[in-house]
Amino acid sequence: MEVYNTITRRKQTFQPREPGKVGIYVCGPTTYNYIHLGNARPMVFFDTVRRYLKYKGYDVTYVQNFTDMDDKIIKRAGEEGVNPLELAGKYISEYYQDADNLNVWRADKNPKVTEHIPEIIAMVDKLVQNGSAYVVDGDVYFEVRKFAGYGKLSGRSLEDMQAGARVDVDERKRDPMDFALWKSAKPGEPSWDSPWGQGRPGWHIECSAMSLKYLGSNFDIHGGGFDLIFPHHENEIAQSEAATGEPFVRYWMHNGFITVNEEKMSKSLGNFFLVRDILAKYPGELVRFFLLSTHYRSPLDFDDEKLTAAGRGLERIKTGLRLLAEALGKSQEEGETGITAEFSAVLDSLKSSFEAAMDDDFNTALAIGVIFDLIREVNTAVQRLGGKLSPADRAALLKAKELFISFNEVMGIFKVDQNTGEIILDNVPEDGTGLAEGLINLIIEVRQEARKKKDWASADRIRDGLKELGIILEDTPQGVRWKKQG
RNA sequence: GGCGACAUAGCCAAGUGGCUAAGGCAGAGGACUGCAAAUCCUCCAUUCCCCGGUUCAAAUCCGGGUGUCGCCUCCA
Repeated sequence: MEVYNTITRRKQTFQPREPGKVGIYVCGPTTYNYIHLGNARPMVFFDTVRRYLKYKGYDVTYVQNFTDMDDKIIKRAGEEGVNPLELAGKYISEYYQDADNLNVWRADKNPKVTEHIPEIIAMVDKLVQNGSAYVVDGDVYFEVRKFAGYGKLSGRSLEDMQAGARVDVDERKRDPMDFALWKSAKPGEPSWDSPWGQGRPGWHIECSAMSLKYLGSNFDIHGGGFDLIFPHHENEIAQSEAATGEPFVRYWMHNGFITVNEEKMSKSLGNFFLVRDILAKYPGELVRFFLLSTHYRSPLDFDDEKLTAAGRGLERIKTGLRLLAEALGKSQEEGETGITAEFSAVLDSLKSSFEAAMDDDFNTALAIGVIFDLIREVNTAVQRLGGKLSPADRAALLKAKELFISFNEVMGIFKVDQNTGEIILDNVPEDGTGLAEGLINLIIEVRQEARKKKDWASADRIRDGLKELGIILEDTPQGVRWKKQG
């Protein structure tokens, strides 16, 4: 398996620290609001990485933090007149709701800054003790000049950065690029006791302290958005390696940005989308499918038309699965098999193609292409079946179904019933009583009687009327099939 | 100013030296159908932003140009 490593700028063969085990740390959101679309890409992508590693048989430990204490949270809490911790807590639970809708599996650990203050203080203290950091008026700064490798992730030298530095020069810092490990508290801000007085952690230190706590030095994969390469991850490397004296991370992975109308999403441009708002209009599975349909390192432009086009593609997959389920529901008859002998071999080659795609730096776009190939094979096979299903046909279709389920276990583009392992196609209106389903079946019966009498006007009127209500009818040689739209 | 990414059909998007440039959406024709829908089949880039170069061979490598985007400041 090949993984593109940001720090070496090339694909490398993936070799975990310990055979068979993988530790992943992904930088999670700062919980001062509902998550936005830009948060969703790393969530979905790294969830897919995790799922694929599990598919490959690795024992994966997946850690994603919540930044539940920082300037933005304090500011927002002040505006709303609530306690910052309460605000963060609220948006953490809202995060889970969105993540669940995107079929993002729960992390093994979701460490929070506020629950790791002792670890953070210990790490800062270590850096002060070993001369990597210095204390000024209750603030603690990391001294970048003391870390020889500073800039190795982002590929820039300190000299380059000085030239273009736009940061305010704080005269107390020994170098403009020195960054805060610990910030002294201003009046009224949340703070904790420390050897340097009341204060709170700087932004970068939390991820170092928490990833090292749960995964140890030299852990396998550290992920996040491109924008985190500098300064966040650069600083993480500096402070972590200065503290432990060991390599911090084996593979750095960064996802590309989401743009809207070809521009970076930002509040000032008015093209800022919250996941919550998108999920009100589109299913989470579609958003996930859309996010995975482009390679993770490429930029991805979002708009309604693109999402709608993706939705038609996803619908095609769903239709294939419905046809497959329907075919498997047929009673078995002896006789000649309708499915060709090569079918099973084709399935095997699709499985190989899927794995080859994912092995090549998690090429989800290519893997989705394989899923479409599988669906076409299934549709063709089902069509050849006619009305019959021999035991051999059944075995062949079951193999196709199992293959799809295993692909979906990686991609997560359909919800799965936790008890049965079946894909949930969700095409039947649910009202809890079965009334809707019963009424629809009754109407269809009436329409069938009209069709027998060649009363096409009535039949078409019923079909059109149901369509307006979101029920799609399809007449087939084997009878009428219906589904909920979308 | 410094650093970097990208440019493939109407749209989205794989592909980084060599068979017919994946796949999806849209579109055209055909099979099926009372008509639709769904599905299947066929077609839809002699060509990969432009100009040079390397090579037996380049969308893929090199140089130059043009364009778009991003990071350098909180940001996924």
